[in-house]
Amino acid sequence: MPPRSWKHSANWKRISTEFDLPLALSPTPRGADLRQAIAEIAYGTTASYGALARAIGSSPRAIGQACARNPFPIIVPCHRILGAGGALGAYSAGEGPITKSRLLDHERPPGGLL
DNA sequence: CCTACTCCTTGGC
DNA sequence: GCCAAGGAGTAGG
Repeated sequence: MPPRSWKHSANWKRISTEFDLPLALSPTPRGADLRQAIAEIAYGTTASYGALARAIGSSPRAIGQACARNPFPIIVPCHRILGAGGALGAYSAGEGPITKSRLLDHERPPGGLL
């Protein structure tokens, strides 16, 4: 957990793959579930829209919609969500799919065949 | 390859 | 407050 004051502790963690930030609640109820489900996706791994949809009892379209309208597209790892068959899909933040690809490549463990 | 289904968010009335 | 349209998908023909 982060210390009370971020200002005076740059050394809390050099590298953190988890966030527990007190983000403002999603404007939409489903959005909260979405973010929670997405947050379950571990660093370096990915999930498909369909899988997430099944996880929260929704539909792939809804996932995409909520993600696209996601207020925190980078905090919430929307980039770990791929389409069926590992298709890259789309991305609404940064440079779009390019950013998504970069993020995924960045998180991809070295030597791994993910 | 194109069509239909599904569900959520958003914008207009 | 309700109705209509759009969207980061998926399955079926």
